[in-house]
Amino acid sequence: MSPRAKCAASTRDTMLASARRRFLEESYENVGLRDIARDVGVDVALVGRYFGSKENLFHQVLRGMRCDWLDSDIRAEDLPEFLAAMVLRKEEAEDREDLDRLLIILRSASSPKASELVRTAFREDVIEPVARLLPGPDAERRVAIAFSILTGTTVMRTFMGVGPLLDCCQHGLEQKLIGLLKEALSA
Amino acid sequence: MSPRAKCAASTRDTMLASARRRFLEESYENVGLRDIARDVGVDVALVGRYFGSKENLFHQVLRGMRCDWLDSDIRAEDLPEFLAAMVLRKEEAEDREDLDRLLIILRSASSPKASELVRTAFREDVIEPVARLLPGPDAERRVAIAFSILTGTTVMRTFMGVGPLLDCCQHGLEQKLIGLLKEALSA
DNA sequence: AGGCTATGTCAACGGCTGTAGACATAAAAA
DNA sequence: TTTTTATGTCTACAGCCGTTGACATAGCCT
Repeated sequence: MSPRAKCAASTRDTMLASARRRFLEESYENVGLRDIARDVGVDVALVGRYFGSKENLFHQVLRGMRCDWLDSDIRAEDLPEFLAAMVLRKEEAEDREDLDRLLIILRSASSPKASELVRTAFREDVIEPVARLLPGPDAERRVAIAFSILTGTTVMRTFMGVGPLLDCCQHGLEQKLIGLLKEALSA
Repeated sequence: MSPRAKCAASTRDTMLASARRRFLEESYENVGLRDIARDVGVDVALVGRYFGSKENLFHQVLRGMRCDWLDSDIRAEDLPEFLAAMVLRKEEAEDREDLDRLLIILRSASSPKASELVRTAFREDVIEPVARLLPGPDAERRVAIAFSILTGTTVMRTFMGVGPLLDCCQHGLEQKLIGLLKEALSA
């Protein structure tokens, strides 16, 4: 391997991690390359050098998160519980990136420069994989309806700060969500 | 009344209308005051003069749309049909501004400068009025869940461009939505 | 030691943004 | 007619943005 390559790859990864954290909390245009550079302790020009453009950096953030998701074999009838738990942030392990990716996607959903990337990422990495787990006709449509509920809940909780939905598992919110998802996924 | 007041109020209204149209299709920071000025055929400084700041302009856009909404007395059991029709854009009358306001709110939901305005507008003009129509305990929570479904559907259709949800009333999408809303609003 | 390459810095550009103050003009009032 | 007021324009200011090319430095290889 080439000299000093390890260090370069390391800072590149740190940039990616910082970008992921930033894009998680602000929309595409509200994240500045200078913010990311400051996080890493590096000049702005370097992030521009490693990832050719801001758009590509965002693309790499999305690409880097689409690996370990749904690879375990989940039975179709377990999907509602699984998806509800994901959205309500059960098991606060720091390596669960499923909800993070959904949040990044939603944050920048209406950013002209990012909307195209966001849409295909959502279709290819979220809708289609889940639809493949689902037997019966019209799988994509049913999954789309289910994710309407899931993204809606996420938007209400995270973006709109709607109080009554913030207490995670209390008041049987999770059970209600599971019930709705079952009806949504049914034919 | 003061001289030339009619003309000033007229251009001010034109600005508001243009701003509404712009905020409907772009998020808060992606709408430029110069765009609005160009729509009206006027200099940038004038929109700055009439509405002191961009933030206040956005505020006035939101305030101007919260009048004719739900003032007709809707029975609680008709709410699911009513809300589903609203989100799916039945009756394409141009004076139906309900969905427009929801779209503006959602577009700028994650814009730092606008998020506060957006959150209170959503709570005071959407959640609370509907909750007042609903008998029984925990009304706000049930309405919040119902609007999770509604905003989720809207996000999927409008922002994410999810194909299977775009054909409005076909495949019984509206019926499915109504069913989900009934379950969401039930105790 | 000397050269070379990977890694990173610095300065700056062009463009866009919201905002502010000085100025112009047309219409109403005196 | 002269004065005043409402309406709108012009210029410009800081500030941020992504992007670019030239330069510095530290470590490896020969």
